[in-house]
This record gives sequence, structure tokens and C-alpha cells, in this order.
Amino acid sequence: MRPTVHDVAEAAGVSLATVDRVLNRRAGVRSETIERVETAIARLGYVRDVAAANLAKSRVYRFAFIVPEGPNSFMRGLEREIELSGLRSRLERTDIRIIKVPPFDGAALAAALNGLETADLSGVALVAAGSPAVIAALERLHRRGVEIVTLVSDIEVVSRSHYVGIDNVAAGRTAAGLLGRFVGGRAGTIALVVGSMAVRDHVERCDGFRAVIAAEYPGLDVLPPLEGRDDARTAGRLLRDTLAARDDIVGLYSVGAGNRGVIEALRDRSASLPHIAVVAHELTDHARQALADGTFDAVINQDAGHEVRSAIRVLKAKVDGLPVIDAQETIRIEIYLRDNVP
Amino acid sequence: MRPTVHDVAEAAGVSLATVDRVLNRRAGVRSETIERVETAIARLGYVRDVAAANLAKSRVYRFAFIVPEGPNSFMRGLEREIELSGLRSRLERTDIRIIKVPPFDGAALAAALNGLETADLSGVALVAAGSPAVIAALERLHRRGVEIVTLVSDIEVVSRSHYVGIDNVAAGRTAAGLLGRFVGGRAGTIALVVGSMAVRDHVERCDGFRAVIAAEYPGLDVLPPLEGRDDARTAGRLLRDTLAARDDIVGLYSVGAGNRGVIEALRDRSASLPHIAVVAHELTDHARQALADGTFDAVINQDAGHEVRSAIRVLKAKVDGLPVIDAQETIRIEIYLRDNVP
DNA sequence: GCAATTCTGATTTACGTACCTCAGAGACTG
DNA sequence: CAGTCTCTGAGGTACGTAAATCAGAATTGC
Repeated sequence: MRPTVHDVAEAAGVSLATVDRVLNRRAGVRSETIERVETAIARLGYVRDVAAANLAKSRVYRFAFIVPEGPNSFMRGLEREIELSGLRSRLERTDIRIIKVPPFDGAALAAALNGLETADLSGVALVAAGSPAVIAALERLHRRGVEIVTLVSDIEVVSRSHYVGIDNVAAGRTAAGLLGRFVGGRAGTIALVVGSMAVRDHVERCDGFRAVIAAEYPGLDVLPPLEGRDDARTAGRLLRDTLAARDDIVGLYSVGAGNRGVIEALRDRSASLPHIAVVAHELTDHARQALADGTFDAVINQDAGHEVRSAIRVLKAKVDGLPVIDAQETIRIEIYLRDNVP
Repeated sequence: MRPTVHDVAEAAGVSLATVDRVLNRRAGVRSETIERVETAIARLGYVRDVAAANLAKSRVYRFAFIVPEGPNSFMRGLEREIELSGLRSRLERTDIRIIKVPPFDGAALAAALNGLETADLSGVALVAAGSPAVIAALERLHRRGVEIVTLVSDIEVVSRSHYVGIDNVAAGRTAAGLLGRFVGGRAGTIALVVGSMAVRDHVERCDGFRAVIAAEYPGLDVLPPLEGRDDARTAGRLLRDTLAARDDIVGLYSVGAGNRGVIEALRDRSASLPHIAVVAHELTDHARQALADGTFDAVINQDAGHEVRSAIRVLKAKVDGLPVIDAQETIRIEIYLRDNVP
């Protein structure tokens, strides 16, 4: 049987009230006594029963999730997952609120963060767009005891924060490894379509991609990125122009949003032209279709549901002062071909 | 605030004891009264607070995990993950026991199942090797109220069971999709190395693999599988013989155990010979190395840690009579290239 | 040496559920 | 009509912890 506070009290030769004070860092205990209690805790291997503690406290975890608004399919999927997890979390005394902010807009994000009612808020998860104002807002929240987790895209160090998302450099390298092999020894150029070079995740993917292509596929040239800014039409137009302007394109890496436009541009190519190998990101409905009909060869994905559940677990662990299980909280870079789409 | 049993009692106009009898399916309540209580539960949206219930019951979940013994790296990794989860689960009133049985041996597995003390056992997770005796033993366990989950390899229907593992047919199809592209249009034959055609997961992978190669890569021939029987030396020897006997091999799919032998056989080939594209299963230490030095092009993996945690969650949900969240419990087919190895 | 202050102990209530006992109401049997 | 049986209510204790109150002990300041 696990030891309880009663056992600790007995072992330390103090009362239950004293053990409670030590455990909950309340004042009124001599340092010598604190040490006696802590020794007893260590000796017995006592661990607080979080379920019982939360019951006694009638604790409610209150978390806010901040996501960019707009047409970005991945973000909308993320939002759905947050809603779903929020519904289920009700049963576990967890209250989750979603706050939407304009994308690519540090000032708006900072304003949203500063507008949060910190009194009964225990944690914030946000898709970070870095800016000094945002960092200041996060530091302020943290000083008020709010735990912070970055989602999908990371941001410069915030004390004691945690990042839930994939390693985007590795994702870019992986895309390069796949595309390099899919191109199959042909020489030529590779086009890049990104959402915006102003968000860190896209920049990192490009960096990783270029590094591997340069090192391992000397026959391949990578063109400068086409910026679609989360708009399918823009992305499609830019790609169409590039495809029309040159005939040496053998591969395409679609780094971020705007897949719908990319798919249309590719489908409009004449069927007699040689196949362009394509690796894209995020397994949305459009991407699934493109995989099924051969327009995309592979899709790299991060599972939004996993990310949301992981963020919630991490926030809870931090609030409860428990360790985070890294192996469980690592978000994998998922690769999908036509054959392993779930 | 969530409604409690008290609210339900008041709403139904009965006493707390009666609500309790209904909730816990104890005798002594008229069916008409049961209905009144259930209506109130539905109307209020009452859900039992599992944490409080477990506290009150001083419940301890007792689970047995049955895994094959022997040198199979994946199984040893699985066992480590079970131990790890077991240690952590202690804090959540969960006691996990590991039972090892000889591999590929239905009779031994059935004997182990029949030897389980069912009195205080709430669930069993097993790497299934199907046989009538095993199925009978599982049915018996299930009649005694023990929940059953199959791990990694599934088995013919057991009432109310659950399978935690990847879709092995899809894994084989995925391997074919990768290998077909990696071979890069060359014609030739593909070798298959399996553990045993007596376990269902390996058979399914081969089926999926052959189907895609036959349909999409007409230039490629697939050789009959070489059975290594979880023994690296055997697998290595068989592959070496095949490689020596023919020079038209352009690809290899290593379906199961024995990767160490496969890797050695491949490394011993003269460096002047053309590259053989290789897709293998399970990201063990040897496989990581083979990815790093280019011996393997891709590794398909199932995350043993996820599987164990999923099995525990599913067993708990079943014991508590709660629904299983399918999206969370689906085990992904992971693809690793050199660049996304964690 | 007395008061004020700080520390500690004992005890109680609460969280939401499980489970037990005891008593009584009502229906049925013979 | 007494006796039995089934159903229901009332109330209590327990699970492990949090948090509060009150009282007594030890320490400090003056």
C-alpha cells in the first residue's frame, strides 16, 4: 500500500497538520521540523495522491488556448480538436476556453494575452508569433503564476515554458530525404511554396530542407520560396507562374498553408509532362485527396489531436508540480503515403 | 458545476441510497424507480466522478501483460516500456505484472492465461498467437469479468476485446509504396525476410506489400519470404544465400525480427555493387544505425510506449465502463528516414 | 518575568462516491 | 391477521488530502 500523509506524520513524529503545512509550503513550521518531515517523505517514498488532492481542493483547471483565425485548414482542425478535448475535459474538472487572434500579428496576440483574466487562470497554450510585446505579455502572465505552453510554432525562451510541436528543422530534412529519393536521380530544380517566412516553423522547415538537398543531392537546385500567406489563390498563382516559366522542375516542397491552390496548379499541368514529385505538409482533406490521386507523393503531418492532448497534460503536470514524461509528449513527424492514410 | 449523486437523488425524488443502488447495479430497487433515477441522470447529464469513485473504492487496477520471451528486440523494448509504465502507474493505483511465454507457442500462451489468478485481476493485455486453446482461455477470462486487449498482433474475435496496434496490411502497403519509389524505375526482384508466417502480423504485412507491388510496380518481382524465426543468424544466412544466388535484387523488405542478421548480410556486400533499397520494420538500435549509415532507406515503426500506454488507458476505460476515444487510441504507422529519427 | 509572537498539535469539515447497517413501509402469503 | 419478503430511506464511515479553527508550547523581545 502506498504511504499516506498519516504515515508520514507518524514517521516524522509530527502531526498531520504539520505535514500538510510542509507539503503545501505554508508558513508556520520550523526549518528543522520541515527537514524531519521531508526526510520521512523521502524515506517512505510518499507521493501525494493527486486525485484525492484535487477532490479535496475541488480544483478546477482553467486553461486558455490561443489560435490564429483565418482560412488555414490546419488551424481550423486544431481548433476543432481543442473543442473536442474541451468537451471531454469537463469530466475531469478542466475548463478550456478558445481565443482567436488575427494571424501573423504580434500586437494583436500580445493584446489578447494582456486581456486574460489571470485570477482563476492556471495555464495558457498559444500558437506563438514572436514579438517583444508577446514575450513581455508572457513574462507577465508567468509572474502571476500562469503556466505557458507554445503550440505548433515555438518562440524565444520564456522562463519555464514548454513547446508542444514537431521539430521543424527535422521535418524539412525529412521532406528533402523523401523528395530526393522520389525524384530518382533526375537532375533539375525544386520549387518551394511557403505560408510566410515571418513564422518560425516555415523558416526552419526550409532551412532543414535546403541543407539536406545541398549535402546529398548535388544534382538538385532549390528555388527561392514562393510566399502564399495562408491564401490558396496566391499560392496557386505563384506556383502556376513558376511552372509556366521553366521546364526543369522535378520536385515541389509545399512547406505550409495554401495546399488547395498548389493542388489545382499541379492538376492543371498537361498529363504528358513528366511527373513532379511532391511532398507537402498537413494531412487535411485536400491533401488526402491529392495523395489518393497521385498529385502528392507524401505528406508530412503533425497530429493536432495529439498536440492538444499533450498540451493539456503538460499544463496539468506543471500546475500540479509533477514531472513531464518526455517520451509521451514528443510530437512525431508523421509521414503519409497513399497507403497509410488513416 | 457538475451535478452529483445528491442532485440526482433530489431530482428523482428518491434517497441517496437508492441512486447508489441504481448506479452500481445493486438489487433492491423496483424497475419503475430505476427508471425514474435514470431519467434524472440523463436529464441532469450526471457522470460519475471516476476519481472520487476510485478513491472511495480504494480500487486498484490489476493488469497482466503477456509478452513472448526470446531475443526479439521489439519485444524486449515492449517489455521495457511495460515496466516503465508500470512504475509510473503505481502512483495511479495501477498494478502491472509482466508474464513471459515462449514465442510462437499457442499451448504455452493458453496455459499462462489459464494460470492467471482471476480473483483480483481486472484486465489482460497480450501479444496474441492465435490457437483454439488460446481463444478458449480468453473466453473463460472474459466470462470471469477480466477485460482483454490484444497488443501488436491481433487474434480472431473475442467478445468485447480491443486491438492495440498498427494496421499491418496498411504497413505492408506503405512499405511497398516506399520501396517502389526508392527503387526508382529499375526492374528486378525484391526479397522478403519475415520472422514467421505463423504470426498474423507478418502475414498481413506480406499480403499488403505484394498487393501494391503487383498493382503499381509491374517491373518488380517479389520472391517468396525467407523465414528467420526471430533469429538474426538464420535470417542473415538465408539472405546471404539469396544475394549470392542472384544478381537482380534491387530491393528488400524486412518484415519482422532478425534485422541484425539482415544488416550484416547487406554490409558484407561489395561496395561496387548497385544499392539495394531497403525498408525494414521496428526502430531498434540496430535499425537506427543502419538508417544512419545508409544500409536502410526507411524503417516502419510502431511506438511500443504508445501501445503500452494505450493498452492501459483502454483497459481502464473498459473497467470503468467509459467509452474509448478512438482517435487517441489509434496506433500510427510511423515512417522513419535518416532525418526524422528521434 | 511577562507579554507578544511564532511554531506546533489536535480536531473537524469538506470533496464525491461506495458501501454498510438499521428501520420502516408496503405488498403478499397462508 | 401475523408473518415474511421486497423495496426504500436515513444515516453513518471510509477513501486521501486540503484547509480551517483553536489551544497549547516554545521562543522572542523588552
